[in-house]
Amino acid sequence: MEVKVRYAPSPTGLQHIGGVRTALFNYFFAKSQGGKFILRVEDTDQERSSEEALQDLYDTLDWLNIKWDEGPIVGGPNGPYIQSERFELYKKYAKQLVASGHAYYCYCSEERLDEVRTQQKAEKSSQQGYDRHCRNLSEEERIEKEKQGIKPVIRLKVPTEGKTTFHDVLMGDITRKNIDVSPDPILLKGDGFPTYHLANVVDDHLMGITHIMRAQEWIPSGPLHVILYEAFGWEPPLYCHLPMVMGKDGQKLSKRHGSTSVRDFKEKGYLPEALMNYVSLVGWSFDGEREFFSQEELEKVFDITKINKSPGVFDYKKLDWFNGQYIRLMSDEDLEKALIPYLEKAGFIDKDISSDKKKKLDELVVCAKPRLKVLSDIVELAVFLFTNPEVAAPEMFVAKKMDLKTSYEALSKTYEIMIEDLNQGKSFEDVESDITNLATDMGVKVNGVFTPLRVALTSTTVSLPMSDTYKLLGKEESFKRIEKALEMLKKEVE
RNA sequence: GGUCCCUUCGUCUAACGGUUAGGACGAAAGAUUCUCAGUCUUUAGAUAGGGGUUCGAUUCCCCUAGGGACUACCA
Repeated sequence: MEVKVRYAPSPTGLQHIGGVRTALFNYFFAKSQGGKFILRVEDTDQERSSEEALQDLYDTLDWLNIKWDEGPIVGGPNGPYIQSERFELYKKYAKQLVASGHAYYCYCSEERLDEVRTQQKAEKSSQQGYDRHCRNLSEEERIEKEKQGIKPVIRLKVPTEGKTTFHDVLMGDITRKNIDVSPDPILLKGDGFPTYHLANVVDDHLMGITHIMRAQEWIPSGPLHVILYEAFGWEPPLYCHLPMVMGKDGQKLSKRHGSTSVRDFKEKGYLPEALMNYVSLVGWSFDGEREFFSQEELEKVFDITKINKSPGVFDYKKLDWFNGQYIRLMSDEDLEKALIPYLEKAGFIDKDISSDKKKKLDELVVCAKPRLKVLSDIVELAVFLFTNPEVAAPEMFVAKKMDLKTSYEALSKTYEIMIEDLNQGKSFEDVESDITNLATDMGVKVNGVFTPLRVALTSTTVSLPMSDTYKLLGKEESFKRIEKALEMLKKEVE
């Protein structure tokens, strides 16, 4: 039997890490089994679904290079794949269940439902949820309600006795007493749209889904879905509930913990390959040793039985590390291309880059490559090159065990050395060793002479190595900055 | 409150019932005769607790504790 799985998000917000992890696991499982991966849009909540969220779903999967075999845009034999376009279908199936005695019309107002709920809560009743008020309405009562013009919902008649078991690939059998299953949940809402329960069962069946891989938060409704399958007389698919993705505090990952939307990660400059690789490792591992996998490899090597049962914390630091590794693997050309949008956004470069600037850029990329965790790091690293900010305070020139006077002295002597050496046609490497000697001569730490130079050239205490900085800036600009710095220091010393 | 699920270093995880309990991130230390990174080397760091079963439990069973999810005309 061909494996057929689906990712079925509801477009009610930006795609987040948890969702994408589910998508990835489904996708990898399908690929590894030579099966099909289906995308289905569950937009049955008309209030919360949005066009923007739908677009974000497409953008996200596109960015990650996840292609679906059937679904919106590409179509397929079981379409449409957007639930709002299947509107009539659910109505038909809901009514079928009413006709077969597995479901019933309910006329309860939301107000009454609220009342029931608050009362149950107040009494700490063991019975929480709908009180099945309309379950046994007589035909006369029903007609009376209809006459009043109340638009009913359709509820599933959940058995009040017995128990229901479903099988989970990872968890084994999970059994729940029927009395503990959600009491008669709504299948078809007042607006004629189905709830998740009805829509997903109907569609999974119609679309021939063989395995349902979804987050563990769905475990409690597993038995409910099986009851639905049985009511229809259908065979339920295999379940595989994926461990949750948590934040550092052990709670379900949310915005509190940092970025969670894939769009955010993209904008900060995470590479899709890195994100995919890392995300595939939360809740799954290959052998505990190997961690680097390309998409193609994951499509081959992914093994559903190696998925973990316990929830995993999303480690932003490890993602950073992965991303840095992937950046270092990029060619200089590719990296430069990836970096340009960030430099443009910062206002450092324009759309058309002069050949002069292009050369600078080429150099910059080489220097920056080992230092980047995310692409947007380039801005801070390059700010000295494209702007010339004021030094915030003269004290910045002063390294440990130095003072303003010695720092001034160090910088002016450094400047003299630079002028002389460079006039003699020496390389900057030679200049560096002479500066190092200067430190010895002055009886100070090497850092004591490099710090004033660093601050003079970059206005910051953290920067690229001085040789790179000098080469990037060029002789003229470098000298200009040193002179400016000397002026500032001189005032302080006098 | 009720139901269900989970439990190996701080984090992600590996370990046919037999290993000095392994790896990675993070942390700490050192090296790379300039900062920050990067790279390399090293160190610390875990089987939640208690009972069984067994010659032998991280591994199987039970209890306790802790954590989580669900409990909508949201998915």
